[in-house]
Amino acid sequence: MTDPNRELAEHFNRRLRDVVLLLRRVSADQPVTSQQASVLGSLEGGPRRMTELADEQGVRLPTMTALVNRLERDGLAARGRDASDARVVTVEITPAGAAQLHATRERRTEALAERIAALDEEQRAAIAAALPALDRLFDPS
Amino acid sequence: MTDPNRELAEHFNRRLRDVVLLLRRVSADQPVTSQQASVLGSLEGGPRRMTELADEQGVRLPTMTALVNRLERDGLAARGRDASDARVVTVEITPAGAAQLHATRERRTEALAERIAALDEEQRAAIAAALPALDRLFDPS
DNA sequence: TATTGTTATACTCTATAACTATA
DNA sequence: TATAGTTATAGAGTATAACAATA
Repeated sequence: MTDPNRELAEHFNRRLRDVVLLLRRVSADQPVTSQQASVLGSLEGGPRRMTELADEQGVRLPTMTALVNRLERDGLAARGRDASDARVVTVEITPAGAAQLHATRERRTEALAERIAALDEEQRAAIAAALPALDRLFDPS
Repeated sequence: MTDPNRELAEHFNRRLRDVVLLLRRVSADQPVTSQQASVLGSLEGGPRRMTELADEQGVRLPTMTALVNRLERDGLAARGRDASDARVVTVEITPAGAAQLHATRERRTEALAERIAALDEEQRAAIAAALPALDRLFDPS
């Protein structure tokens, strides 16, 4: 007897591959990489420490150092210092970074909306109905 | 008035970010990168030409040359020649490559199945009901 | 001439190991 | 000693430009 959860997982897994390929095509000509856009997304809610950023992005600290170096070089983010602990480096998004994040997000949303518009009403409703479950399924915790 | 397709797209877009981060965490300790696994997936149905592989993966030809070089070096794929056109290079998966693909896929499916099992029945049903729509939404064409 | 693929080169993303500075 | 971060180094993934071989 087959585990229905497993079958669901297998089907979903196959679909995820197409999602990744689609996102790559959509983001190919953007001036920031998808990783840079993701870090900018983490900075959207306010300044973050290097350690927090690395944890959120699932990368090591030296990787985040390099990522923030490039964001800073390109004027998209800026380093700061924590008043209460001299070891801590904070990072915040610049206006240029926020503008770029918005543009990148807009581009991806456009591409998705276009594809959603090509579905029939029933399919759109099915996706809308599944979103709360997807929120929980991919909740980072 | 807000476009409902756009709102759906925005919501979905936010969720995709979490998906990407989850996949990274799950694949972090695998012996092949997610890109290598994706190329192996393209080879699963039989030999492919370099050009086909590059198109399917959304990368340029020189990038695919490098990817296949590494797969060949690691014994996961093998180059061949086309009988009717001497310019064409074919690539096929090796038994070791197929085994690795299976292991990587298994790992990701496990992680997904675990999370799906943590949902309630209603949420699982909502995701199952949305899968045909997702198939069409992300159909690469 | 056009197509198929590789080589040369450079940049981003990533990790581990070693280091500095502060707590 | 432990924590926060950077530097050094190496390898994967990516692109463009230039090249070789074949059609």
